[in-house]
Amino acid sequence: MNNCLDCKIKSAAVKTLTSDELQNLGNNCAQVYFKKGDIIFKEGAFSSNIIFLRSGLVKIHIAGPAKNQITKITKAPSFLGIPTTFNEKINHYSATAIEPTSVCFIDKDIFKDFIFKNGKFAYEVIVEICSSELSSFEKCVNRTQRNIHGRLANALLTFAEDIYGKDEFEMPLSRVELGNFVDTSRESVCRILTEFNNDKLIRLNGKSITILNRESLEAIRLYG
DNA sequence: GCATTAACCACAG
DNA sequence: CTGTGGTTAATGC
Repeated sequence: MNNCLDCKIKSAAVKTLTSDELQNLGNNCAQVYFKKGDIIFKEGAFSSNIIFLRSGLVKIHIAGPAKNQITKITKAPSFLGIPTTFNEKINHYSATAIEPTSVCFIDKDIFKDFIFKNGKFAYEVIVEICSSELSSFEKCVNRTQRNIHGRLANALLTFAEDIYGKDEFEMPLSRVELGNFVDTSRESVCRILTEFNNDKLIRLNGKSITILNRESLEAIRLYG
């Protein structure tokens, strides 16, 4: 069993729990490590857990009519699978680690119990779901109204700013995955990436990307 | 019409 | 898996 009482990586929701509740949580969760590429849960499979992403990076993806699509990239700390576990018997999407990742599997019933009995806990869960829904609205607009250059520039800036917090990072996605993420073909991703590189907007070296000209990328994100 | 854009295909590292 | 070049269909001017 886990010792959740002394865990340093608590979600905002879990921070509201009492010692008794934390004890209870520890008795009903399990900590697991995943390597890059490991599937954390799979679309179509039976689901009975809420998953807390303690550290690492995860892609959420859905099998569409034509191909697999990456819906979002989720960084720690956050809950995975709330929409797919609550009131659903099977997962409606998959989650795969794209970096070494540590998660806690939490029994769905205990999670529900906290929601019923602890209003602050429920509130923090709602806050997280709200911000997630907002970002999915934004992604919807981005996808529809930006051209490919804009979408890719947006993705690169998102990785640099929101995910890694620095201008130099290793792109955890392959070109194909990047295409699935920004809704384009892998060829276009390759082309535009080398274009950005040639124009000195980024330095590209395989998977390693450095943002060189943030202003221009931001302009491209806005105007394509 | 003509130009542009981006997907699809094919082939080579 | 990546990078490129050629071709093609759709769209805008």
